[in-house]
Amino acid sequence: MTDKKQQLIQTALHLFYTKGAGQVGINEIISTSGVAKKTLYAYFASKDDLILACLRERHDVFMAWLCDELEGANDIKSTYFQLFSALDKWFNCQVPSLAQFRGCFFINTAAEFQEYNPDITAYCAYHKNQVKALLNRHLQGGSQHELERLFTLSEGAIVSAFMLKNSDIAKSFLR
Amino acid sequence: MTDKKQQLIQTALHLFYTKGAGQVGINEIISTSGVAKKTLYAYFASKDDLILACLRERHDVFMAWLCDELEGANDIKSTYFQLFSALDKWFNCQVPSLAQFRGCFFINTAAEFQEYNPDITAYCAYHKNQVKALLNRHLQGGSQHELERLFTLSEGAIVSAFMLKNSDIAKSFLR
DNA sequence: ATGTAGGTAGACAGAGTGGTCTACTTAAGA
DNA sequence: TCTTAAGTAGACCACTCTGTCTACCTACAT
Repeated sequence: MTDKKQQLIQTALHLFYTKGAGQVGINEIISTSGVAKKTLYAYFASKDDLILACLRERHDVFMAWLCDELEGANDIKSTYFQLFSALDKWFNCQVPSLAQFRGCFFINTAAEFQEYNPDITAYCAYHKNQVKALLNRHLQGGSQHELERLFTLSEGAIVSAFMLKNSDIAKSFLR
Repeated sequence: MTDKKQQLIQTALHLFYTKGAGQVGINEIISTSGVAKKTLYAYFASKDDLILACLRERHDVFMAWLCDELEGANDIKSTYFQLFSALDKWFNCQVPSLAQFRGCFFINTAAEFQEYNPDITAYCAYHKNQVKALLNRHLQGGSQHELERLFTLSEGAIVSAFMLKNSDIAKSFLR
């Protein structure tokens, strides 16, 4: 992975996440990153291709963080507690690696692209399934119902925190 | 409210909801509705103004439907049951007035516009607060915690149903 | 009969888009 | 020293977008 390629992904991810992928043009990514347009198109076939790379990057960072936060959780109670403690930190911008909280990058991006680019929405769905699978691994022997409930509640918390600018919503599930 | 104005709102709402507001141009709304561009700009100051009118229209329709579905619910149990029964119908496209399920129009639109137009995101937040207030009226004397939980779970269900194309998710909360 | 309100059709301006291409620069290895 | 790879700057193309404007067309009330 070249220096310039990573530089582009980092810059683009930051801009896409904070403004929405549709609101950010190639030229803005160019000028912000200080990388030439030709170089961008040497590494990425198209803007959509760059968006996909950003989704993958975000997925890796997010999963690494969440894995870490859930470490040691091995039943419904501890998983529930550690999950919402983690979300609370995220919502309150105490996780540098996730950048300033702007909702879920995957939900936001999927909402923007809908049917327009199936690869993008498919990757967003993949991400959510991976999160769900991770939770499942911690709910050792828990019921499918418990998993569904925990996952759905966390999705709702992310959306609510973003839309209602209620960064303390995760706290209300910690008691 | 003129005939043409309503016609524009209905057409635009349909296109915005199914494709995403950013993916739909004025010209598409014009040609689909059969109304002249000049007429559109006689009723709406801008595209954003039209989007706001669509959000208001959707809000009215959605709230009328939800009010109806929750009628008679007067405690946590009945509200919970009636809410997820309603969501299940919505997800499975059994509610003609809400059109084919495409996630929450307000979440999707807020995700697209983020900080770009504060009026739009503010209206999306307003909608969610109205839904929350409606739920609260049915949880007579219920705790704040119960309300938060119910609302958050329903938000999560809407997002999951859309992203994971899992239209039966609401059913898993009905047992 | 004529003026007016409300409409249509569509050309047009101005800005912005993604993406391509040429010409130039730099650094390193043979 | 010469070649090659990687990068820069930015002009440029073809296209799309919102929004404006002119010219024309009814229907109807005075």
